[in-house]
Amino acid sequence: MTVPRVRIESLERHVGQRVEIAGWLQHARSSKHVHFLYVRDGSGVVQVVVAASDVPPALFDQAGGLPLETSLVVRGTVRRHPRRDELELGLDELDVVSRPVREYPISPKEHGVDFLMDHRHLWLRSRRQQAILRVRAEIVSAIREYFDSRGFVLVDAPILTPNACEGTSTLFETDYHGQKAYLTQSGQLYAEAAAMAFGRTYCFGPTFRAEKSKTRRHLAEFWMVEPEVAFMDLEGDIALAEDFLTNLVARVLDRRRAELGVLERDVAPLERIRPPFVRLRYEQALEILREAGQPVRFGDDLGGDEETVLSQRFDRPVVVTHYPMSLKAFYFKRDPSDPSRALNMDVLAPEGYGEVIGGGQREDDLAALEAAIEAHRLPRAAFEWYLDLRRYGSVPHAGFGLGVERTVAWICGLHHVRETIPFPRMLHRLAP
RNA sequence: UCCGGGAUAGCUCAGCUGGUAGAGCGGGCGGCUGUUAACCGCCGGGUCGCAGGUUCGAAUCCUGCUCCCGGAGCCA
Repeated sequence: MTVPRVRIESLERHVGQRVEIAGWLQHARSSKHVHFLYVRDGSGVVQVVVAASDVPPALFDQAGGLPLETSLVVRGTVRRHPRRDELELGLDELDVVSRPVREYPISPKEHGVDFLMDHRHLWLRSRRQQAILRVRAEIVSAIREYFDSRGFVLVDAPILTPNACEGTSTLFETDYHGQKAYLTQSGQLYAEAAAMAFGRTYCFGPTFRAEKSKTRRHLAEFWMVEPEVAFMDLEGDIALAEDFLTNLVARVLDRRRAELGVLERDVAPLERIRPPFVRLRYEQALEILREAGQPVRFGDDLGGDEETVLSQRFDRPVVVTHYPMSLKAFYFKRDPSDPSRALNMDVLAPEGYGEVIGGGQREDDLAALEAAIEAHRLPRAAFEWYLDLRRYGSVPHAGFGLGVERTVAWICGLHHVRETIPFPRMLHRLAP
């Protein structure tokens, strides 16, 4: 007799029926006459009850002697828990698929971060990590849908590049058939080329930074989505960022509320996310920081502490604009009304999370861009192709980059970005 | 690279001013209960990060090294 294979998330449709569940033994409790097995199948966890009075003695003993993370197929009848508002399975048949060869390393008790990261490949099985990665998957899906449904064409940038895109960050160097090559730190310059072909584009992929950063907001390998739009100015860029970010948050609230519940994320601050965001010019941001007791001077960049102070001050994201040109990369367009300022914007997520978006309007004037490359002492030859974009039909254009892991950390309410990516790459971690 | 903290049982940790190691959890065995990170009893389990030094004697004090954690800088 065949029994329908059912995922735990859809058990509600099978109450009273006999079904089959395939999964892993997550936890177990035993007594003389009854075993409680907690079976996880990736869609949820269900309590499987094995009663001595209902099954043959051999099956009862087998069910009580299974180690954690045994993979198994169970069959039985779906019924309501006698005391709790949940479903359970009354087992009548059990197939062990594979029994662990030794004790499962992750016990239901406490573990340190380093131990868990060493066992990241197993840690992913835990309820909390599953919740985080489901939110991440939802955000990635929402990003693609947002741009795909608004006429943006996905044009991915290369990961191996011949030179430093911006000339600022430290890059990972690799050997490319005898030639030096670098792992990309940003797809932006390539996205600009794509924008001149398609008008609205975005690239979405991994990026790499070799700086020896060891903070809760840094990874050596992280994912970034970078929209780039022709005939768009800074104002349009900010409006796009506002609408985009609002959309992402709403999507997670709509579809991943249960996961946010697992993470004990207070959703009230997320429900307040809607345009318009708070706008601050660089000097206004400095003023607020000084009032808050931060010793910042004109010309200072805003570091982690400063971002935290600013983003804790408002209940909506903060957009900081018009930084001094000296702080920004060569490709930013200067503000025509004050050429010492860049037409740039950073979006700081609230609740102390800080920068999740950085972008702005690009320099579209050939002579100005040539001068900027020279002023930054960048190798001109490597940028000839980029200069071509200004030689042939240059137009005002703008874009930004959103860091996926920081966004996931913020929306999930996490303290550290390392849990927001399946297998983090950090200063002291290349494995598993 | 800088500042701070750390490395003791499978895991999380205790071990004060030197006298050759303990607890909880996990595991094994037994008991008990429609159990909820269940509970009770018993059991095994350690080159105290590495290398030197001081001392009758070092997990403990000193020096060097390695590795890790938190933060800074840099940035998404």
